Amino acid sequence: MPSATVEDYIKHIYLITQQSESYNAPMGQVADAVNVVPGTATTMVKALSDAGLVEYSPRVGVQLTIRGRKLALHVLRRHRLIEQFLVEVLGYDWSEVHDEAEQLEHVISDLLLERIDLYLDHPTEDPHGDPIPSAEGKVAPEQVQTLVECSIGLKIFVARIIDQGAEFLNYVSASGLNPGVALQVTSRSSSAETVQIKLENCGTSLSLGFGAASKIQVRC
Amino acid sequence: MPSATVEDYIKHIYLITQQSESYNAPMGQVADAVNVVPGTATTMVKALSDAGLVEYSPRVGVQLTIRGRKLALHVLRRHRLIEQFLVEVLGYDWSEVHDEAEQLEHVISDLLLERIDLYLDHPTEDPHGDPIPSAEGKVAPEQVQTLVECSIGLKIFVARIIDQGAEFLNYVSASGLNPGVALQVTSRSSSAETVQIKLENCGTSLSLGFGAASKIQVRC
DNA sequence: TTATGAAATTAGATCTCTCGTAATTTCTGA
DNA sequence: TCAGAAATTACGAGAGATCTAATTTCATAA
Repeated sequence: MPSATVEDYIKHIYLITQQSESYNAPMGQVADAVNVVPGTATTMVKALSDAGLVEYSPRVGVQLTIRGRKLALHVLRRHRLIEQFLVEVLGYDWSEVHDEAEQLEHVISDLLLERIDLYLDHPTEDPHGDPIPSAEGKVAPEQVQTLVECSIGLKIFVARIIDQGAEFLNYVSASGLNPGVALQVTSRSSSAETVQIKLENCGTSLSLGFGAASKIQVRC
Repeated sequence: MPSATVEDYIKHIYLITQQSESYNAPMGQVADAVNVVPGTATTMVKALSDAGLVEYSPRVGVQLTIRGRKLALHVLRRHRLIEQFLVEVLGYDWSEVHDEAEQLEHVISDLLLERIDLYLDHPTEDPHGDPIPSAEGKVAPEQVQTLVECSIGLKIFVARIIDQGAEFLNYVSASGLNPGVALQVTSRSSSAETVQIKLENCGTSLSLGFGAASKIQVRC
């Protein structure tokens, strides 16, 4: 059974992979993601390669093998189902579930996982709007854009928040930008690098820098 | 933060301590409980002593310090609340929750613990009938006897099953001796070392050896 | 083309935990 | 008093992760 550390590496490699279209995770990003020095990441990734979980190309990066991908999706399934459960059942705020899930995802048995899945009636998204992989390792493909790219004036919905840092999540949560919330981009200035948005229900207007805006994904 | 191993040692020392009236846990029992060789237990207990969790008297045994006892009760609270939650909410059978709780008890945050407590409306007993310590570290004192000692003919209730081994739990569960079930001891033979009991609701009669009977605690 | 700096890799070491083996000591009860 | 059981010591091992620091590789700007 993979250690929590291994699961974390694999999970982050998957997540990085998802963002770049090349299915390749550069070593630098891996090291950053798991919060270790580059040398450590190299060592570890080699071990993962020996274990058959990744394919490692020196100076290029890592890709997950079939087995690695399967593991990543399993970890992600655990993480996201747990988050959803904590919010739905135990009244967690969606911005505070991440750390708890981070721990539990490495401990929960398959039995418990499926009981939770059943209890929640097979949800397809977690509280952040991230898709929950199925037990068979399928993920619903999603078509989302960030606030930086999407059309102006269109009615859109918050799909997910990419940055899972507590500070950012708190800000986003306090601003009412919770997943599922309807809004529209009223204007965008590429020279000032800001995006103006207006929330549908409460009518609040906000201004976000491109940095922050690119971390908020939306769908139509 | 104590490691899972440390928590296990402390928990078992507490449990052993509870059974013998002298508040002392002999090293041999400790080693058995955590499933290590005697020498290992000695080493570990010394470390626990350095950490201020136990008081260690060579060739006599260990006692918990105030801090140790507090930790033990905290672990037990986690364990038992988790068990109760799994049974009450997620439909686990009471005989199959132990292993899952064994893992989770070392990972769950205080926040989650209290949310679970709230959700269950502050239960005082877990599915095995074991008392759940309060958040402040108080345990409800219970007066229980085993099937070997209690009066004959009296209406009694299963309070708890001491042996947490899967096999015994399965047998007990299959026989309908779940905690809370009403029954009476119809007769007892000390020469044959057996106890005859009759279940209240279904009327079933059973015969148990003293060994098994002493592992089933009851209350009036 | 070549030098330079960034990024990645290597080599080597460390550190924490936990456990086991095997020899030795201590205690208890016949 | 002495044998045997129980506990303790001394030592070593090794899994798992990580770091430091030196070195290599590669892309790119001069």
